[in-house]
Amino acid sequence: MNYSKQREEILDELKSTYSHPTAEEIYMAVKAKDNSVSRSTVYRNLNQLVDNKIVKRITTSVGIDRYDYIRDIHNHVVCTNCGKVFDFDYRFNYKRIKSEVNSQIGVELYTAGITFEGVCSECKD
Amino acid sequence: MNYSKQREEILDELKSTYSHPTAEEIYMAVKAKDNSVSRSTVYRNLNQLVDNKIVKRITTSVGIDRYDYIRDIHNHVVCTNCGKVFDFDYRFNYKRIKSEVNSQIGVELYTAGITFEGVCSECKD
DNA sequence: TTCCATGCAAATCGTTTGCATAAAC
DNA sequence: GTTTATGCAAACGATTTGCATGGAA
Repeated sequence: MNYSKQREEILDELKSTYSHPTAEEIYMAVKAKDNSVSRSTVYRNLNQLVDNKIVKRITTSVGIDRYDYIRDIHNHVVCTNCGKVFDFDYRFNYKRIKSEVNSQIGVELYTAGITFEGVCSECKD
Repeated sequence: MNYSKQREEILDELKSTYSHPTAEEIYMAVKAKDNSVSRSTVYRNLNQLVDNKIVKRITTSVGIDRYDYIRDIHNHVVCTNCGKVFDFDYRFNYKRIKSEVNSQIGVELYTAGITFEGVCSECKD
């Protein structure tokens, strides 16, 4: 995978944070350093990074995708109210889950963690 | 929760299938029986049914939400290519996961199953 | 010079919303 | 009779795309 100047900037931004930023947040952060970058470049590169399993896309039911640089396998909890994403450690037997999914429905599981949904403490009434 | 004629039709449609239909598919099915129903009524009612935990929204990274009438707790696998949703049985210790999430990050987990992502056999190259 | 990435603006499309009417209780 | 839901059409907003230009090998 070749790296243009912009793709490096986008990936660097993702590597520098643990905050699961949205595409817009990444765009703003990159633009602060390289004012000429465009939104479509950010979206295009995010798609490629996700396709290449360098970055994980976290699709939230709030409607805005978030992105996470893949360092190690961990799980996510999405707040269905505000859309924030939290990290969550738990030892799932991924190997067994993968083989179960494969034998039950013939799907090749892609697993860089499991995503849960709930309501975070700030949004709890 | 009160039920208008249209809400009954929408819920009946969801109760009659195991195919995790999209809002558009539900709209078409209901329209076949009640030609005057509108798309916005379908969307509005789906939102209410989800808020009341009668129906589960399955948000897919393909961009179109799917809906599932909640009968019993089970898990889902979404094909990241075609967006289809498959059922998947596995005994997770939901109770323990819930209390772990709560103590680790203070989030009240809503769990009517876990959603995984992968590539289904039809989409595998 | 061939190929792929960029920036811009316009298009896409699933979903939401404002408003006047109609149904529900 | 008052509340709540409906249908329609217009608006929304995150993401994608077409196209001409620019950069890399």
